[in-house]
Amino acid sequence: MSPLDKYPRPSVTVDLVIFTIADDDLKVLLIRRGGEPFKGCWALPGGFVELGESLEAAAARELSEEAGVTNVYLEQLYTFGDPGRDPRGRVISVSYFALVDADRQHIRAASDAADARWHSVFDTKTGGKLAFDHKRILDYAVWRLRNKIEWTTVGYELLPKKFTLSELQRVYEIILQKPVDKRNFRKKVLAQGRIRELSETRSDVAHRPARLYSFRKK
Amino acid sequence: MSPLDKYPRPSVTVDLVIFTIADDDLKVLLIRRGGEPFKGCWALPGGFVELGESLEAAAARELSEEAGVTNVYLEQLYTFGDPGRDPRGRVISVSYFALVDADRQHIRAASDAADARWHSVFDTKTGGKLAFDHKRILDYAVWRLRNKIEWTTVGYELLPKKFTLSELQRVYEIILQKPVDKRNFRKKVLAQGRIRELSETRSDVAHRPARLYSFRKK
DNA sequence: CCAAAAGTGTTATGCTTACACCCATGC
DNA sequence: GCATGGGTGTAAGCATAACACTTTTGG
Repeated sequence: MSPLDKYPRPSVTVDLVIFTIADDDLKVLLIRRGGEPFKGCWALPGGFVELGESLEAAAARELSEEAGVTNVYLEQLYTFGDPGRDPRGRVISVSYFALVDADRQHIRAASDAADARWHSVFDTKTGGKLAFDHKRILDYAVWRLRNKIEWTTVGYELLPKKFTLSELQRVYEIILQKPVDKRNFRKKVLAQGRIRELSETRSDVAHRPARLYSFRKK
Repeated sequence: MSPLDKYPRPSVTVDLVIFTIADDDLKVLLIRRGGEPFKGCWALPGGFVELGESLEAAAARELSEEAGVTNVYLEQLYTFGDPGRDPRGRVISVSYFALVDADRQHIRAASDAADARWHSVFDTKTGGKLAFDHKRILDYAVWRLRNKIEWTTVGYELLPKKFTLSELQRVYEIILQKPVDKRNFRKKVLAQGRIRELSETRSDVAHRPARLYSFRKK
């Protein structure tokens, strides 16, 4: 008898914290639960890991099913497994966080007609009554995003292919929830050498048109 | 029928990367496997998560059973769950890393008479034939330790309660595998304000005795 | 007095911060 | 010509990095 049969097996799910920037705010995709437990509550999208499917593949599948997006930034966050976190039984959740850029966020609601909506992360009402321990997962994801944006280029993943430096700066301000100095920001970003200046500008505005840039993946 | 019953359940284990400093080297605790698969190979200590036990509690239990230590630094690392990582079936491993200080490392071998030994992390032979995907887990743990030591105080967890600044510096040099400037190091460490100068010194040495310090947890 | 590690300051360099005005466009 | 956001440089402060000699002990 294999030891695999000697031990009780928990259920394993992946839960996703899917961020995007919209309406000048950091949003997270939540789904209203149709059944018990936590019926009617908002929850992070997620689902069971299938046999023969890697954890990352399960996360990507949920991302596609629930948010209708593929090929976005996706990173494992943390694994939550306290007994009692799901009243139905032992469920271990491997959480991921994803960043959806402005180009693709409209493809959402590809979801199975469920009530899926973007919620402001900073709206205290959002966190108030999330299902399970999803508030904790969300808080951790925000913390990680805030740290990571300071020393990596994940911030670019939230923008469309072509963007202005002001738009990029705004992403930082929204996530960090504090103003950023324009000149220092531009200096730092350009010095990094990870964006290419395009010849185009964002026209049709009632002021000087801004230069467009694109991100070069490494 | 609950959805928990509709989906196949994988086995879930915790695997531990237990570091210590000994013989002027960074060591990891490995256990020689007595049974198949990977019989005779070295592997990270670990075991199945029990029902009603949190992941962290499972890790702490394994730490106690396999290394004979309690109450040491313990942090979740990453969850590995590729199908095929265990030939016996679907096994998802939540990995943790632990830091055992020099005071307590001798309590090891409390293990069930199994062949448990400290191996040099930098010895290429160590990684060569680890069981499962444990090489990958170990590599990731080393990467994390190296990063974390630069901006946190985890380094102190590897030292006895009382230590000299030279000993602390040596921990950094061993982990980073590069020399550290003595004066700058002392300046930085003292400026952090996380260690207390003791009145004692490390005597009985054939040179000027070094002042002892202790770490103040926050 | 010799060997061996402990302990100690100063200067140069680069990075981060603070800060204010002119520019290009649409209306 | 006015309102609106786009775009630009410089100086100060701060943290990091480089570097060599004196001190204290045991033998």
